[in-house]
Amino acid sequence: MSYLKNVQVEGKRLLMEAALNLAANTRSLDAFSLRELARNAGLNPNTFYRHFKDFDELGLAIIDEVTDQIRQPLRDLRREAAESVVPAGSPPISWQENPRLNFVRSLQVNNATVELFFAFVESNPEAFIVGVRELHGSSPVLRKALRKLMQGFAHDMAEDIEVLGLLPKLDPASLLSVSEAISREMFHLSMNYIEEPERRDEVCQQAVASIVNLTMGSAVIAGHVELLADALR
Amino acid sequence: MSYLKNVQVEGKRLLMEAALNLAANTRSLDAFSLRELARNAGLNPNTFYRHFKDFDELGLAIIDEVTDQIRQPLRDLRREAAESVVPAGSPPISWQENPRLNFVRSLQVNNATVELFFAFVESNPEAFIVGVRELHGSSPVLRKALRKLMQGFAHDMAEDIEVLGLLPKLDPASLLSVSEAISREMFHLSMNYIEEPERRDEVCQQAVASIVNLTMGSAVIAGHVELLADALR
DNA sequence: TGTACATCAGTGAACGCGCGTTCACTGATGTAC
DNA sequence: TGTACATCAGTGAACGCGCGTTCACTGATGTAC
Repeated sequence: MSYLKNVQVEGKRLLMEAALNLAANTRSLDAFSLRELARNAGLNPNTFYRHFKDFDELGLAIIDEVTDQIRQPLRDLRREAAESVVPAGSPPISWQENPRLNFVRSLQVNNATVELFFAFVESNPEAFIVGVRELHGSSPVLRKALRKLMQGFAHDMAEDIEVLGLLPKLDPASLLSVSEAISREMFHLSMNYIEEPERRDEVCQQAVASIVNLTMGSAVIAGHVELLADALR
Repeated sequence: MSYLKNVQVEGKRLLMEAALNLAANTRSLDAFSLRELARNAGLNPNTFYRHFKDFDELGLAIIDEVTDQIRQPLRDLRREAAESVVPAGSPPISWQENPRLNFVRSLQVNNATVELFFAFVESNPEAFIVGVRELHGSSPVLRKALRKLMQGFAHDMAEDIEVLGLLPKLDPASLLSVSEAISREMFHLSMNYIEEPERRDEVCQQAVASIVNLTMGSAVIAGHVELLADALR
C-alpha cells in the first residue's frame, strides 16, 4: 500500500489500509462497521477514536494520502509518453507549420499515455475503485473532495496539453472543459479495465478513441477544421 | 414514484419505493438495514422475505422497473427533439448534399435533447442517483445489470443517430462506441446537475460541448473532415 | 543527569441497543368439485 | 351454489449476536527544570 507510506503513526496507517482494502473489496465506505475495520487492522475497536472522529474523516484522510501519491505520477507518465515520442529539448514545430506531424505525434502521445495510465490503474486498483465509487457515493463530504480532486487532474491535463503542444490552440475554458471530459471518461473506463480483464484491449481502444474524438472535435469547433483537413490529406 | 406503478403487490411496491428513497437520500443500497427499510415502508421486517431473497434481488427488481419507465421516454425525447427541428415526414437531405444544413440541424437536435434529458433527470432524481451510484457500487450483481442497462441506452442512441441522420456515415462499431461515451458522460453529468443546482447552465453547456466534440471528432476520424470543412465554411 | 509530569497510542471490559432471521400464526383470495 | 382446501401477503414475538461508544487503565515517549 505504497500510497499510505506518509502516514507515520502505525495504528492510523493500519486503519487507513484496512479501510481502503475493505472499501475496494467488499462494501462501500459507509457499509462496514467500526469493529470490522478494527479487526481487519488487527487493532482494538477503540483505537479508531484516537485518530478519527467518524468515517468521513477517515475517508478524507485516505483521499488526501492517495492524491499525493497519484497526482504527480499521472503527470509524469504523460510527460514520459510525450518524451518517448519527441525527446525533450527538440525544437518545437507549430501546428500551422506542420499539421500532419503534430497530429501524428499527438496520436502517439495519446496511445502511450493511455497505456501507461491503465498500467498504473492495474498496479493501484484499490485507490481507483474506492475513488470512483465514493465520487458518487453517499457521503456528500467525500463526493465534494473527490470532485475537487478530479478537477485537479483535469487542470494538470490541460496544462500539459498546452505545454506539450498536443492540440492546436484552444481558448482556456474549452481546453479545461475537454480535459474534464477526458478525466471523467478515463476514470470511468478504469473500472471496466479492472473488472473485465478479458476486455482490456477493447477498453484501451475505447479510451484512445474517446480522447481522440474529444480533442479533435474540440479542434474542429475551435475553428481548426482546415488544419485537420491538411493533417489528414 | 411513477416508475414503480407496474409492481402490483402493495408490500413489494412499498419496499421498493422505500429502498429507492433511502438509497438516493441517505446511504448506499448495501448500507441500510432490513429493519430500517421495513420501517420506512411501514411494514413488518418479515415482509421483506415474502418478496426478496436478499438486497441484490431487491436492487435488481428496482433496476428492472426503473428501466421500463426510463428507457422509452429517453428515446421519445430524442425523437421529439429531432421533430421539433425538422417535422416528421420532411424529405431527407443527405450530408453530402448539404453539409451545413445537416450540421446545424444536428447541433439543434443536440441542444434540445440535452435540455429535455436534464429536465427528465430533474423529475426522476432518485432513479438516476441510485443508478449511477450502484453502477460503481459494491454489488457485482447490480454493477453488471447497470452496465447492461447503459449498453441498452447506448444502443438506442446509436440507432436514433442513424435513423435521424444526425451524423455523417460511421461504421457501426464506431457509432456504438461514440454513443457509449456519450451515455457515460450524460449519466455522470446528471449527478452534477442534481447536486449543484447553481451550476445547472454550466453543466448543460458541458454536456452539449462533449456531445458535439465526440460526434464531430468521430466524423473527422471516419474521414469526413472535408464535409465538416464545407459545413463550417 | 536525574526526576517529575504531560502527552499520546493503544487496551479491555462493559453497557444497552438494533440487527437478521426463525417460527407459528392470521385472514383474505383463489380454486376444485 | 356451497364447501373444503391451498395459496399467499403480512404479522408479532422471540433468539442470540455484533454493534458503537464509554470508561478507566497501561506503558512508552517527550519535556521542563
